[in-house]
Amino acid sequence: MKRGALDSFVTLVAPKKPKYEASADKSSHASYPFAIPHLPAQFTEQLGFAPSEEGKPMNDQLDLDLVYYQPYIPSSIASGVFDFLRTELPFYRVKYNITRGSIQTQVNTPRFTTVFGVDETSRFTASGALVDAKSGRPIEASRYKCKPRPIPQCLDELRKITEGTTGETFNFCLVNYYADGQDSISYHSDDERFLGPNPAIASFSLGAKRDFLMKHKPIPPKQGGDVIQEEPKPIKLALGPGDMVLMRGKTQANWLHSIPKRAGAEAGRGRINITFRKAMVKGDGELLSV
DNA sequence: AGAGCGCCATCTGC
DNA sequence: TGCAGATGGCGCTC
Repeated sequence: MKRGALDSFVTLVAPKKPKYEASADKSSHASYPFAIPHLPAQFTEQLGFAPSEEGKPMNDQLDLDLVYYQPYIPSSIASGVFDFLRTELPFYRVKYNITRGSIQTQVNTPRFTTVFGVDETSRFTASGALVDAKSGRPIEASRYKCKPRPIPQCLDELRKITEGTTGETFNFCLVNYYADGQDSISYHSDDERFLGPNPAIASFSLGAKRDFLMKHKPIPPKQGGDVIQEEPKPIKLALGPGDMVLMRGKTQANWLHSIPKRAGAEAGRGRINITFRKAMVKGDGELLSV
């Protein structure tokens, strides 16, 4: 076989993925299992052009208040940022025990997770110590079940840009990795005890396209009346790489969302979901989800 | 809250 | 239009 023919064959079958150039700088903290590289400079530069598309308001249904950026992260770097985060973030599978009757069962959540940030009552000093937000006094270790850890630089770059375009502020970052179509999260709302009323949550998608389903919470029948209020129609957003959905206002209080399992090859590439929120009071840490 | 299962409505390709 | 396999939603149980 001729040299040229082989080259073009290889190129066709295995196109070079946009690789990232690792930064020498890293975020380190006692609560990290290992240092997390800073966002490669090429990505930081390109984030300067975000959002790629203007956000589209979706507020034409009862209690719904979304802004959909399709995409937000420039498509030139979406794949590279996915590879970077999947490789460099300390993901783990949350496991917990439940008791049903007298039977103990271990539940493995069907997704990988990693969490950064701390609620408004606390903050990190420049040297990484956790202190009370008001007094500046050190926080006793017993205050938090899980040791809070600061948002690493690579995610903080995205957080700052997101704050700029949304006008919201965020102090907390939850990242989920759905490794394949079998990974999922069932219907839920984000915890308002932890986030306060009418919380704003910015949710980014990278990697495989996955369906994001939303449905209104059941409307309790009016007491004494026989009028059945009509439920808003369920929503399906096919979230692609770089997309961002801002959920705000009455959305959390009144809508549920999920990422259902999916058959087929597309989901098999894996999807990363980054969410920024503002945590108002200390939370349990493991209750949170997308 | 998740997995596995059965049931069934919908979609898609022929 | 009809059919069959694939897909996905939902309810149930553990």
